[in-house]
Amino acid sequence: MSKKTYYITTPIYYPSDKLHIGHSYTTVAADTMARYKKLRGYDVMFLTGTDEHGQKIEKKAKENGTTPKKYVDNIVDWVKDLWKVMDISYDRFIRTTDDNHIQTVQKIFKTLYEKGDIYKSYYEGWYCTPCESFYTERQLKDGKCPDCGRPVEKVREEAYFFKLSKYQDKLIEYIEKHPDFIQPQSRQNEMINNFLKPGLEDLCVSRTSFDWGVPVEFDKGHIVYVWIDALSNYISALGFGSLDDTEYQKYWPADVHLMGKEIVRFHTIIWPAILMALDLPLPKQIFGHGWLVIDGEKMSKSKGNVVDPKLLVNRYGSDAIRYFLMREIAFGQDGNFTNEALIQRINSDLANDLGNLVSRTVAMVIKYCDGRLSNERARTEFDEEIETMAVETVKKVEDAMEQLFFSHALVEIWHLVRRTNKYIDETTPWILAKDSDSKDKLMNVLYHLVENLRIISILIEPFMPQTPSLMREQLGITQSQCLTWESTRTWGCLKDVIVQKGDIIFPRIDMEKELESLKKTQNLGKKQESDDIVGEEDGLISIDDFEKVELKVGEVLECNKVKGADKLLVSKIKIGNEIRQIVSGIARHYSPEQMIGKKVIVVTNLKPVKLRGVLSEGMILAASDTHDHLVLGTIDKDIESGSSVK
RNA sequence: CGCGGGGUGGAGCAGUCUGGUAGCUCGUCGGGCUCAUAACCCGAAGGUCGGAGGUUCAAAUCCUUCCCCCGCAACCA
Repeated sequence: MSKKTYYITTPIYYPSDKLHIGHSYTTVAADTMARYKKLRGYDVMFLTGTDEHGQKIEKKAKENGTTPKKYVDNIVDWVKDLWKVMDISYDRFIRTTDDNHIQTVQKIFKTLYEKGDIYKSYYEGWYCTPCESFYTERQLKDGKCPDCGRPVEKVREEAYFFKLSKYQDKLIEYIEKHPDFIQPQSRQNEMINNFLKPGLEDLCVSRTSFDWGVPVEFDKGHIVYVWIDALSNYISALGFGSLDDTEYQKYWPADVHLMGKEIVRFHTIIWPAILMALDLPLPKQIFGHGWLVIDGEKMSKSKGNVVDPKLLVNRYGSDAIRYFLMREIAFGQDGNFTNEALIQRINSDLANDLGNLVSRTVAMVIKYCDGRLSNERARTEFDEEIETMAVETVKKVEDAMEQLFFSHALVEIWHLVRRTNKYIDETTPWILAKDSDSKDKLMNVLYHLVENLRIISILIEPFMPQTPSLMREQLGITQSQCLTWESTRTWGCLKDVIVQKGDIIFPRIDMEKELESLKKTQNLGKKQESDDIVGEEDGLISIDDFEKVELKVGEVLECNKVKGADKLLVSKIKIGNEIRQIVSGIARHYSPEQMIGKKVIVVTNLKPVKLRGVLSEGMILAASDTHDHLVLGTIDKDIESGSSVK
């Protein structure tokens, strides 16, 4: 009998730059699931890769004075290294520059053309010459280039189109008949209401404006555009359309395509439509998870708040990062990523609860019975509860995993960890150890600890690939039949145990020091609360009240608009030998360029706040009247920055 | 009225589909223990589940309406 198969994918990432923690998030989730299914005995195919074509990469390569291929080769090496350090156990890594992928794409394109689902027409859009970029009507900002703000010109080029509109009704019908197809449910509503019901337009699937891509076989000069090129990776990676398509036959349709919510649309509309046009089965599920939000705001390069996963892995180890990502955020929803939360999780869940449980267990076995548990065991009144709980936890984890509720699974496992810690307090082994009459009870208690830890080590394996073996080494768990998922169902699998003291698995982290040093390396603002100051009374203050306000001269070094806020500017201000970031509501009166180099008066002891999500560590003084005039408060003659103002 | 997500004790979140004692982690306060990584265990305080209506024996959960925050609007997970 052949094993049941499980095919899971991440999107193929665009290697125009290094990847960030968000990419890691998707990939860790997929890896966790893949590992889980492997552990459950499935024949798993876990695919990830890179989407390497397109204008942006062509441009980036040019800027770097290299060829697109060399450029992406370089990034792809970096990406593969990232997955290595994060213990991503992908079975295949597809690159859209792979020969077999290119051939498959050409074949698919041609097939669709021959079937009449792709036809030649004209693409109309807007072109920004300095940026060398095309934009659609909707992308334009006030009719101008969204990137540089300069005027754009209308262009018309020959292009191939895919008859997306033809599949509209079939798609709606399919989605409605398969309620599990799009997960979570909320995304399904969005797709239907927002895109399918209003009507689909045919999709432009070729370009002539750049060369870096898969050429249309029968019409040189046309390059296959991203949709068909990138999406078909899910089947080209399995050899679809090649001489040997046994893997395609074996694994397709995919069990789940995993991705961030922003590309759910392409996977639930365009990709299924392409598959329908090819008469191929659709993937069983598209799961769109939420985003990692950094200190409350969306991660993006322009905000400069992208988190580098390698840095984190170097500092804390991949298991800790993987644990955090899977535990902290409810899969499917957006979740906050903060350094505090990360360290908090590491300290309380990994160090205090799990790591410490291992430590104290090992220490007791060594101290009370020379590291060896005998088989003479007498039960206690507390045993049954934790035995039952361990076995029940397995079931709960399985349920959660089936729904990709990773955080729920971990919550259940940690309930068991905590319960096991509690068991120690209930049974008080240190007291049992004092009386030789209770030796058998002691053995039994210690055995319960080791056995529960054995089960825990198996349950966490999909999430944390390294920790289980560290635990088992110390606990002396070697029997392979006690390391399978099935072995968690029967409590008491373990026979002989010889423990040995090892290194601390998860050392505690000093939160304050760590944040300080992280801040330096990551350049991330600390999370601050924004409390409103309650003002009151008759308006008169004493000299003491005035003394509370610390005013200093500062020099504006850098100044930028705050994205998404039309009144705010964010400035880097030098005050003495300190540099602070301050947000001010002066954007309608001063341009960032005007601000640079100005000496201004700054309130330096204001409680930091976040304005529009941007940290502001002070306030720039300005005068304003009731007619919407505003001028900066400044100094009469030049004086050193950092001078105090009274 | 573009679309979607969110608003639950001090913080972060689960629970909402399938109404029925408001749950988890952290923090705070008090206590216990000494095997352990100043860790672990117990107890307590703290919420009119954004506001207002409605349905129901019963609403965080269903319906109506309003307010606030965030994201998206043809490829940055």
